[in-house]
Order: sequence, then structure tokens, then C-alpha cells
Amino acid sequence: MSSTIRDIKERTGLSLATISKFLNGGNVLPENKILIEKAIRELRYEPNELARGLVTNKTRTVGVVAYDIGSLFNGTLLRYIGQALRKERYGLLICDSQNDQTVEAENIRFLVNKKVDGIIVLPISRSAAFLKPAKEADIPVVLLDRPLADESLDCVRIDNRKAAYRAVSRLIENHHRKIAVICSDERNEYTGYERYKGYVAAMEDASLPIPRDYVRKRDHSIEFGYESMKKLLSLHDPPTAVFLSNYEVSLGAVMAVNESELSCPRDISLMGFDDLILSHIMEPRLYMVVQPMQEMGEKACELLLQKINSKDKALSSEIILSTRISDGNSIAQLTA
Amino acid sequence: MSSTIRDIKERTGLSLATISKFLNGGNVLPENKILIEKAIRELRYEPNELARGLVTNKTRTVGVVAYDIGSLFNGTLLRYIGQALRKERYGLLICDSQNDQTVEAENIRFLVNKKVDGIIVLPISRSAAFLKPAKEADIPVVLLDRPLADESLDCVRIDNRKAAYRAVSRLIENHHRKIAVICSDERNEYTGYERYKGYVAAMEDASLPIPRDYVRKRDHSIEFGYESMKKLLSLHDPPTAVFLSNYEVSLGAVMAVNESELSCPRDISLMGFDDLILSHIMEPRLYMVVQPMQEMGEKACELLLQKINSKDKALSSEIILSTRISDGNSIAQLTA
DNA sequence: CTGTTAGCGCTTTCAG
DNA sequence: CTGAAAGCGCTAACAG
Repeated sequence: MSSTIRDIKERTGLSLATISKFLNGGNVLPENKILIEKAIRELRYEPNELARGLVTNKTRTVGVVAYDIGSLFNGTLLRYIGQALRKERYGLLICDSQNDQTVEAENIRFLVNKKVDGIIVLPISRSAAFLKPAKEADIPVVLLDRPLADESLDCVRIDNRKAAYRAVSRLIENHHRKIAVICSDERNEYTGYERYKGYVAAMEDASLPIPRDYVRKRDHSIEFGYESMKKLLSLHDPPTAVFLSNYEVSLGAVMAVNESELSCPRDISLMGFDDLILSHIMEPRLYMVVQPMQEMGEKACELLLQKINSKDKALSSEIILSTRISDGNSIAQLTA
Repeated sequence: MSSTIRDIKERTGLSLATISKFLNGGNVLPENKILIEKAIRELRYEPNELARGLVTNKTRTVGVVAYDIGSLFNGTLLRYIGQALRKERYGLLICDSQNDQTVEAENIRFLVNKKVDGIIVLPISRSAAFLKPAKEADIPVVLLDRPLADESLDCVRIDNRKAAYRAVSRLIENHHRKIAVICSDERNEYTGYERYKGYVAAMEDASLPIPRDYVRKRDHSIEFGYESMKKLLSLHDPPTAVFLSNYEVSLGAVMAVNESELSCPRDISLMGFDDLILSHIMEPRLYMVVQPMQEMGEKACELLLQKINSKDKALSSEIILSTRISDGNSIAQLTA
């Protein structure tokens, strides 16, 4: 059994209050300070955070609910969040929703019961209902990557539609007119839908047609990217460029191109999304929409800590971070 | 503020003890049961887990300390662990060590302070020192993927050396004699070293030479796999086969081959490690050493829960799970 | 600066 | 089956 503050009391002859005060950074006589420090060392005392949390209603711990801990996007963001929180001496509790709304709701309840001081959510659900337990317990929440449909809460994200618009525009600037898109289904995913809309807007603004065959919508997976690219390449009137609207799809699509007889950018130009691991190492080096992952993680933490430390819950703010397009060699400039 | 057991007492006129008993699954009169359930619903009561943990010293929560949450290997394992724990109605707290021993040690202390019932560790450190806080608090620990050098603790893993030996033997069976290896450095990583040893043993048992140029040792990264494969392919006496000893390296190496003029398996045969996302979709389909990720996650949970629920701490056991080699088309059969 | 006292929300004897 | 009371380990007034 580990030792308690009471053992220190016995050992030092001081009162609980004095010791507690010392532990929390208060001022005590130098001689007592030495006494207490010695006792702590000898007893290997560690404060019981449960007891502490029970009385203070603060745990100096932040919870993160991620929609899929197995995905690189989530993993990368989690890493940055962890680093940011560590700097502020906050602990981090991560929960995986396994892409399942039921689990997601449970996770919120779990963290609320653990009395975390705040929660960062990478949500699956589009509705705010699952956040109710946090709201009732008055625990601040910040959304990351995806906002909700029915309530505007604090959120850190990019403007997916604009990012996609710019990406497709870049292809158009290079005189591509036959541009296809591979993206995830709107029913599944907020970001997929937004990016698709961006593609459509860019095409329409340039008065370019969007043949049905050029739109491949399904899910956020390597398999889908691979299959779709194979299909696109085998069309009797194939596109000259493809907008790959997320990381997994980008990976799969590049694999399909590399397996084929065709080469990028000679035969097909590519614009990808999310530079997670591949851009620096593979050929063709993809032009990609780059999300500021680190900044996203950091801003989410910053915003959350701010809400934690100021009980004026103010209006909720959306922080929209800007993306950039990293240059590669995957786009051919066609002649006008 | 959320409601407490006391509010239920007021509402029902029953005593704290009765309500507590009900909450913990004890028997109460049917009429009281109804009364309590109604009050719980109306007050949206949720037990305060801190208070509960403070008195019971049980939190029904397991902590996992992963060495790098951004890696697919960790992420995949975490996903399975989460699923297994959920089935047993245990909560899960994940901590990321950011590949840093200091953070790793902090994470252990953090979880101990959170009074988790047990901890699963995917360790960075090779020495057991960082686990001391858990030991002192009498919290059971199970290692996953990697054992420690100086103490034999409960551990779930594969036999890396044997797995590598078999993988390389498979190449040899196909009459390859010039076989290279790309692996991580022994100073960095236990598994890398073991796999390298397996490679060496297989080569020696077959009396095959190991030219210095054929051994590329550094780190567990896509970049390194890519660079190394480029180097190997450009040797004046290149290997006919390469053993890629981990997932990242496998990815990078395949990219390098696909970019080159050479083709697999015609010009170069490949044996990979860890089937995380690519095997089903890419060409060449790699022969790979497959770790039973799901079983690893599940066994680790099983073993831990067993230790949690039996205070006889018995001897520590190592569970060595078997690997298999999944067939692909990345190995050419040479003529004897 | 230090000590006394109460109490956070819950479980757990022990009587009844 | 139920209730009264003690206490888990700590912090937070308030006096001194």
C-alpha cells in the first residue's frame, strides 16, 4: 500500500493542512519544507489524485475522444495534442470510438465520470446529442477536424471546401479540363462531402463538365482509392487529372497508377490530400493539400485550456486554419 | 452540477446504504428498486467514479502505455485492446510515450495516480526501472510486443527471431543465395535486433555469405526502407532477394522498387513484415510475416484481467504467439 | 505560517 | 432487506 499524507504527518509532526499547503505550492517555513521533503522521499509518497480530484473537482487531465485510433490522421493529431498538453503539465486520456457512435457516446460519459477538466473530440456523430453528459457536468468541449451539423460549438478545423476548391483550381490552371475526383461519401463523412462540394464549385466556376464516371464516392479507404483509380484509368475517355480527396484514397490511387502501364504525370496528373508519410519519399511526388496537423492539435489544446481556465463560457469560436498546397511533380502542364 | 446519491436519498426516502447496494447490483425490495430507478432517471444521476475509486481502490479501468501512438502498429494493437476491454466492461486509458523514455516513465506514474486496475505497456525502455511506481502500488503490468532485458515480466509477443528465421528460410528454399536485410538498429529496438539475428542464423545455417553491403541497419521508418532499397538495387552485385524486417521498411522498399526499372519478383524478390494495410491491395503482393495483432491485443487483456482478479501474483508468464507467412507473388523461384 | 475541523461522494461494516 | 455511522485521502475555510 502506498503512503498517505497522514504518514507524513506522523513523520513530521506537522498538521495535514500544512503538508497539503506545501504540496500545492504554498509557503511554509524553510525548516518544515525540508522536513516534509525528506518524509516524502523516504515514504515515496505520491498524492492520491482521486482524493484530490474528489474535493477540488479538478484533475488537471484532458480527455480526447478520437474516432479511429488506428488511422494515421488520428494518430498524428493525437501525438501533437499529447505534446502540447505535456508542455502545460496536463495529463491526457485517450479514448477510441472505433468509428462507432455508440462507443463514442460511451466515451464521453466515461471521461465525464473520470472528471476530466475538458474534452477534445474528433467526432463521428453529426449531432451534438452525444455531448450532453459533458454539457450537464459543465465540462468544456472542443471539436477537432469536424464540426457538428446541429449546433455550433468550439471547433478547430480547416475549410475543407475551400481547400478542395483551390486544389482543383490548381489543376485547371494547368489547363486540365477532364478532372475526376475520388472522395468519401457525404452520408459517411462531413469532410468528404465538403471536399466534394469544393471540387464541384471549382469545376462549375470554370464551366467544366463533370461526367458521372468522373465522380467516385464511397469511403475513406486505401482499397477504394485503388479500385477507383483503376476504373478511372480504364474509362474509354479517361480524365487527364484526378483530385484525391483524402490520405487513404491518395495512397491507394498512387499504387494503382504505379502498377499500371501509365505514368504520372505524363499520362495522368494527380492532386492529393494530407501529407502524412509519403510525400517526401515516393515518386511521383504528389502535389498535396497539406493540413497544418501540428497547429490543429496545438490550437485545440490552447482553446480548450482557455475555456477551462475562464469560467465565462463566452460565445463559441471556430478556428479555421489555412491549408497550403505542397509542390510535387505529379501535375503535367497541358497546352492551352 | 450533477446530482449525487444524496439527492436520490432525499427523493426516495431510502438510506444511502440501500441505494449504494442497488447501484452495485445488490438485492433490494422490488418496490424500492422501482423507486430508485425512477429517481436515477429523473435526476440523470451518474455515479462519481472518483469517489467510488477512492473507497474501493478499484476503478474498472485499464491503462495502456504505447510507445508511439502515431504508428500504425501501435494504433492497430490499441484498437484491438479497446475492443477486448469493452467486452469485459472495462474502461481504457491510453497514454502516448512519444518514443521518449522520460515520457514513458511519467505515463506510468500518471496511470498509477489515476488508480487504474492494471497496465499494458508497449515499452521503449529495456530496463524495468520505470515500472517501479506500478510495482509499489501493487498494480499488475503486462508487456506487449517487447520484453524487458533485466527482468522477466508477464509479456505477450511473438518470437521475432524465429519468425525472421523462417522468413529468410523461405527465400532460401526458393534457391535464393544472395539475400539482403533491411532492419532497425539493435541499439534502438529489441525487435529489430531479434529479427536481424534470425536473418543471420538462417543464412549461417544454410552456409550462405552475408556481404557487408547486404545489411542495412538503422531505424524503423519508411524513409530508411526506401533509401536502403535504392542502395541495394544499385550495388554492382545486387541481392536477388531482400528481407524487409518491419512494416515501415516494407512500405518504403516497395515504393523504391516500383519507381525503379526493375520489377518484383522478376528482378528482385521480397519478403516483408507486418501486414497492416497494404497486402491486399498492392502489386506485387508481398509475402509477409504476419503477427496475430488481434490475438496479441486480446491475450494481453486476458492475461492482465486475470492478474487483476487473482491476487495470487504467481509466476510471470510469457505468451509467445505464433506468426505465419502470408503468400503473395513477390518471390521468384530460382533454379537450383 | 500553522492547526483544527468539516466535507467532497461513495462504500462498507454492523445492528436492527 | 434496510439504516446509521465511519472513513477512503485530500483540500479548504477559519482561527490562532
